Amino acid sequence: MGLGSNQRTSQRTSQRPGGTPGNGWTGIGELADEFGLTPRTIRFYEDKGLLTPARENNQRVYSHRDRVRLGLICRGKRLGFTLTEIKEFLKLYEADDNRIEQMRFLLHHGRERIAALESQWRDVEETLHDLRDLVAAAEEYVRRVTRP
Amino acid sequence: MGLGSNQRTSQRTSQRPGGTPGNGWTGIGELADEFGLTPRTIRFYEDKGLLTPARENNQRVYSHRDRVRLGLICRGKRLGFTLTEIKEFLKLYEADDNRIEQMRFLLHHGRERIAALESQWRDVEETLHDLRDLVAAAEEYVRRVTRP
DNA sequence: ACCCCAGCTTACCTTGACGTAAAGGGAAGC
DNA sequence: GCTTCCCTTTACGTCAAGGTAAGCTGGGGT
Ligand SMILES: [Zn+2]
Ligand SMILES: [Zn+2]
Ligand SMILES: [Zn+2]
Ligand SMILES: [Zn+2]
Repeated sequence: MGLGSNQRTSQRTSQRPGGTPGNGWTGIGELADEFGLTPRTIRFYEDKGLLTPARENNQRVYSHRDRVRLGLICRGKRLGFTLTEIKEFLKLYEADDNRIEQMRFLLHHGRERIAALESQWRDVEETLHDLRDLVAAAEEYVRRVTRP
Repeated sequence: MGLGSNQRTSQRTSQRPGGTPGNGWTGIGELADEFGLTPRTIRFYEDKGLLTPARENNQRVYSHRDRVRLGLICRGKRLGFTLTEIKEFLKLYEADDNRIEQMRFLLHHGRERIAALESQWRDVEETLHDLRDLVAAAEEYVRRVTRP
């Protein structure tokens, strides 16, 4: 729905996807390059149930939809969500009519994450302060000792 | 040198250290309480070579020196150093005449750490921004949908 | 005598996100 | 026909900082 049904009855005889882009699907290597990931990572996401690409001759074949999902995964990771959380989010993303649930989920875990980050922010601030003091003291010491 | 030689010929017949404080040494439980750690953690630090307490009747006995070291460990951890780095630092701390080396080490890794924290700071800032935008949008969406 | 508590050692488990190796298959290019 | 490249699967290893469990010891109190 809205993403277009996968019209790829593949005139391609080739085993290796990835050579001819623009068909709406992709091989794992190409996808990895595109997102700056390793193929291993993408397989790992599949293991964890975040992706379910089709197979063609036992090779993974990624549709446009899969690529969108991978984009969401990457964004989730950039925002510091765990793969488990991302998986739940994607589950909601499955059905288009679950937008509200999706948004609620986003709200809940987003706020959660914001709180954690704000706490982390304060931690980093304090640690930086202490560390700067410490390094300044060390600088002072070294200066005093090396130039008597 | 400078920390006082361990004058604890122990009139105590007791096997269990920790009962009588003020002798300059301590049992593991007492020490754990004092620093807010578990005994397991302290043994772990010993495993990693950060502490080398004496034994008395097969029980760990912590001198004043050990307690100082543990204090340094905790501070290092608060500042986000890894145990390996802390261990190196403590190695320099061993010899009193290595103060300068110690300070240089502190300078080097301190600056390293500061740079990492500053980067982390920016990351957190950006993530917070994006996340707030995202949550705001979700709020907006939910508002629009639930109140038609 | 018995139980409880604290400590000891050794060894495996945990969490997250992959890396690495092994062993093989199919296709493309020379 | 050979090499090279990419792909597949399964399985085990990694890192940090401990947690948890098992099985033993030894003292104190009742
Ligand atoms: Zn959450
Ligand atoms: Zn200050
Ligand atoms: Zn360092
Ligand atoms: Zn913005």
